[in-house]
Amino acid sequence: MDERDVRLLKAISDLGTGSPERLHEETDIPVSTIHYRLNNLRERGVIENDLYDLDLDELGLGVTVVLEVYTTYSGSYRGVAAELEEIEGVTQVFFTMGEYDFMVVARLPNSDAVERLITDFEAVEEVDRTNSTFVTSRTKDTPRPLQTYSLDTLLEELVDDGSE
Amino acid sequence: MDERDVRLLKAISDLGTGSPERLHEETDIPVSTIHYRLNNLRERGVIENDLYDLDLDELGLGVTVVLEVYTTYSGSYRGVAAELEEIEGVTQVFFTMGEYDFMVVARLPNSDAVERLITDFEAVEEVDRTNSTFVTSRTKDTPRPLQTYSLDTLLEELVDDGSE
DNA sequence: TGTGAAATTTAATGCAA
DNA sequence: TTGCATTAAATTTCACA
Repeated sequence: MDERDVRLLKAISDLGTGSPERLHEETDIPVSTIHYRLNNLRERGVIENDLYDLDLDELGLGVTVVLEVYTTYSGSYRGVAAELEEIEGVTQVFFTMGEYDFMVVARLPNSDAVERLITDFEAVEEVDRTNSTFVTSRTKDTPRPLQTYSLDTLLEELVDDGSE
Repeated sequence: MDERDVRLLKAISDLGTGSPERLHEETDIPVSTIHYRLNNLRERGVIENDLYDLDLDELGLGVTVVLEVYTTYSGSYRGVAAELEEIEGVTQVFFTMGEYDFMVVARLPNSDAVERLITDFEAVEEVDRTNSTFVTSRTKDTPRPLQTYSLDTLLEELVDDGSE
């Protein structure tokens, strides 16, 4: 994984496209080389499919941490949420009405980064306390929810017939 | 959202490709119609970008539940994990060494489905107890971890120089 | 390894029915 | 919605740096 690979993958994420032409505009890497690089990344297993899903372990973001965040905010939770979202590595911020206020998932390069992450969280004014859990193994971690359903269930649940 | 839309989106998830030709083979929907449908889905905001990321609310899987799962298993946790992964709606299963054994995220069509989900969990032999938290708002929920990092941080963390 | 140019295959669009 | 013709993009190949 060198600088060009990283720039390329970052561009795909930011632009939300795999178009070689667009990626060229963004990164200045020649179209021909973009093909060459993406093929290598695919062979190495960093890119998983045509949809550019990434293998976090191969990529170098294989460390996952789950945090329960306890806060004190006045008015709306949106402001706190916005601050939590900005912290590097945070991929999911769920506001709940349960025991804690937010459930956060972060993707990190290594264990050292966990410390930095906690510090970033504690630095947010409204955050009272965080309870972090280190993920030993991401047994399942798919960005494609439809995969987890059978076609029959999906047809039943998602198709709008007159019943609702 | 009719049956064809659902079949199409399901095929994209299962095949891991957006290739009209491949989708046609899988669904028997004419290539021309696949274009037509995908454009509509994009306009309606169900599909978010060229990478076919989905808007869960538009799609009809906007209900998210987080479960802490307490288990008693003999030997490896892999067996239990495999069972949890099979439950419909489950997108993430994290094994931890924390207070609970597994942290699970599920995507559901509506509140009714939550009840079914809990039942499915309790039905797993090794599961002692589950603590489920209903997500009020998915403030952030991205399948693209690189977006959350600045390019500088990524270059620092992901590029293999001689330092490790 | 990386890149450009040409050749080939695929995908996207426009339009008629 | 679909087929067909047209246009545009993406992919592969290959020579050469």
